[in-house]
Amino acid sequence: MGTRCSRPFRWRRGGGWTEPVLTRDFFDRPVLEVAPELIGATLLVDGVGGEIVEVEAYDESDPASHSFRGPTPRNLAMFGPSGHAYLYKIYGIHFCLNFVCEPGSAILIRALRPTAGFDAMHQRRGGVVDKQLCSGPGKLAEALGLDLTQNGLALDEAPFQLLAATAPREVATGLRIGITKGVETPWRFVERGSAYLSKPLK
DNA sequence: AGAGTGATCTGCT
DNA sequence: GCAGATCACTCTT
Repeated sequence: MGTRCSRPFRWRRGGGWTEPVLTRDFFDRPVLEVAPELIGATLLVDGVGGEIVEVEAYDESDPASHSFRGPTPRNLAMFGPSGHAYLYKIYGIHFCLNFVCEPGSAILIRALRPTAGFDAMHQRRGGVVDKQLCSGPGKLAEALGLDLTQNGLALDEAPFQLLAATAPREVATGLRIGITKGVETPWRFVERGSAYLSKPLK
């Protein structure tokens, strides 16, 4: 195991501030530690994306989690190495992006504040305002051009780029969205006051 | 509040 | 092997 990065941080290199990449070790921890630290991080896919403002945590002890009943063909990436992507198709139409943490656990990326690649995002999403480009897991996947092609790929390699937050964000927690089991478990993490959330906090 | 959408999983034969 | 329910969603009414 390498050095563990427990907090977003910045370092000085080459005369300017550089945002460090979140390494695989960053994700090799309990989801509840990792999830709040992702708020404010920048997610890019082929240079397109923005700042993470909303995530949800899922783990093996959690009846709402795909991993609750053990590995299946669909959820196999959740039991693979940490720091990799788990993508799945939902309702026959949409795709959802997760970051794998400890085995059987992952973090659903639910919303971004778009910062890069607006042309590509608008083209893929078709005539919505900026605030609605990535305000939901399915929307975000569509805007970034994600599908099952990226399932199982490492997050510290192309096409992904993951940059730690340059400054701390105020993180609020609440109930997860759209589930019917584990509904009372407050494992939704959002940037407080963000205008880019999928839904208001509850 | 309801429709659309089709893969996936469960629990039976 | 098959039928039926479910689904970490989105868009429109």
